[in-house]
Amino acid sequence: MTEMNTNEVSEKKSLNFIEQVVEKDLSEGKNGNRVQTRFPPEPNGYLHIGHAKAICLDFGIAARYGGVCNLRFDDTNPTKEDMEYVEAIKEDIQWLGFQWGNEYYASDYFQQLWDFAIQLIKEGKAYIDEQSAEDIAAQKGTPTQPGTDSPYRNRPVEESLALFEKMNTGEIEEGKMVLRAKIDMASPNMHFRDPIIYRVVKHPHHRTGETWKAYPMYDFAHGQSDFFEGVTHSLCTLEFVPHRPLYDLFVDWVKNEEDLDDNRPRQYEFNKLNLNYTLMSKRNLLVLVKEGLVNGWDDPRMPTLCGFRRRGYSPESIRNFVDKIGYTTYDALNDFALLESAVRDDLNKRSTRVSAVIDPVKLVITNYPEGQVEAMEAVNNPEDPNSGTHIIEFSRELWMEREDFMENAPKKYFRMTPGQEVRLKNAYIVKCTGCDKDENGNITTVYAEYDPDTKTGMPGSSRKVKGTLHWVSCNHCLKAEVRLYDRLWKVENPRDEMAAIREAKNCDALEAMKEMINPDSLKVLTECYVEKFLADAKPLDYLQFQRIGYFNVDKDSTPDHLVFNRTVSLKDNWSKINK
RNA sequence: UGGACUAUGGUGUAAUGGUAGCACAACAGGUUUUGGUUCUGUUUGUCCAGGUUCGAAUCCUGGUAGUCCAACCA
Repeated sequence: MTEMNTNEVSEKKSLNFIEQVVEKDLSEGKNGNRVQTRFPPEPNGYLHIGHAKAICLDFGIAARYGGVCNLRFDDTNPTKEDMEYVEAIKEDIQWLGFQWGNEYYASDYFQQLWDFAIQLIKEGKAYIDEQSAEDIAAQKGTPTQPGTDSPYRNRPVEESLALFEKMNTGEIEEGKMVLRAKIDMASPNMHFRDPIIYRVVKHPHHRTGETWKAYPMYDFAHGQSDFFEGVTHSLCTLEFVPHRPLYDLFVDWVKNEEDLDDNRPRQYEFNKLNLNYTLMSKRNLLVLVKEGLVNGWDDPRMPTLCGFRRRGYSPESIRNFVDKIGYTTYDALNDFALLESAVRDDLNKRSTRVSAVIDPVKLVITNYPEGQVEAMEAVNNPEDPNSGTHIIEFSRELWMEREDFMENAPKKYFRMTPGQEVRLKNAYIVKCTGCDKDENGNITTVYAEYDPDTKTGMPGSSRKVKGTLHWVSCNHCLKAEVRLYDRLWKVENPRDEMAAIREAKNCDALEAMKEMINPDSLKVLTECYVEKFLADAKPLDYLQFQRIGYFNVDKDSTPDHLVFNRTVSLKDNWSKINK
């Protein structure tokens, strides 16, 4: 067995079932003690967090066992694919923290696959069927009833050969004929009922252009591609379990007789990621984007990797989440709270603490000299002793959060209320003296007096005070826009709910989605104030707005118009008590 | 009147015939210049019925429930 990172192995208490398979294969010397995996996306959309689960496995297995993981684009359907997606997928994989060995394309094998198809025709294992899609479907039978043979099933080899050539020259229209593998129309496995392995597509391919008119189907491309590349463990999700016998059959047919039986790729299936309050399928995400229900693939409410990135999730937090949910063969529905706990856990360690007031009300320190300014020292990250400090200015007029003041407060309210002392973080202990209100009773200004002996660092500051509030100085802050995100869907299981709505109302996906969407999923606050220290913040800087949540700079942000996204709120025990 | 797969606290996941453990969530408390973090404690579980065994979450049989399969998608 190859050497591996023993640290990593000893830290982890148990192996998942894929790792157990790999270790067993290695111990038996299969595939020449080699481990090779692949991540095989179709470039027809952006990667989402479900793909992250597959990526972590494909790359993780290779890394753990000293093998390689290649990137292979499964680009056998030119109508849906685009180079835009190819580039985006590569960027997202690297952002997640992985690097592939080789970059492959299923389209690299079109010639080999074509030659192999011709070989099958010559061996009597494939034939051209000229029936309509409807007829072929009807003859397929149902899961409980066997299919019936196509009238073309036993046509002469020469005929099929000639027609197959025509399928690729453009002489044959789409849908007029297909190449089928001759297997078993009565098989209990529907995929064995003479599966279509080639069809005509007259749409230019994003890499091969107009070279081909006949394209292989997934089942005829995937296993063979794995075999051509030397993949040892072909990992995919559970819905491909019924394809496995076909995968094995085509690999059997394509591999050389003299190859040892264990020198071949094997497919293993794990459970894909389901997250509550999240719609994962690319098809539906595409509808959201195309219909403008969200602002693009990287809308921070999207479950895409670029969406999470823009939202402020770190790649580490996503990897940790994936590690926590594990790999099994049970179709689980994971709790979004676990993802949030993973991102909080990571951002707590790395984020820079800053002050920002997102729902401001003015606070005047009546006994603080007008015109005086003090530079207060603020710790960048209490979790990281090496993170240093930065300066925040204090003065007579400050902004504080509206919810941090109550004129008539309940007993457990530790914030600003007349007669009660609170600490202004990094500054002084102040005692609230009152407030001004407008004609509607809305608070316009809060008043307080400070105790000059309680400045942070002075002996007087050690006095016990229940509440500590954040603030920014009115004359030393920056105006900002803050975008607060909530879950995109109102319902816990949007996939099932959508199916139910569509059936009940006989409507399309878009209409069902509109019914399930959370109208409060985006709240834009335009009158926010942040400390000056944030003037130079950039996207992907991890920030904590103290007492509020984790934030980052949006890509829309400019020096004149700062925009921040809330990644996730801080845990909030007060709101629970408050209920 | 098909086939394949699956079933462990609220959620996810370990235990590979030998003490049902961990994480998240929830709850209670200590610490805290973030009602954050952290620390301590608590509640909650082997789908059902048989069988094999000294011993079953694990093996067998039969139920029940769920997922997937009838695209010229991947």
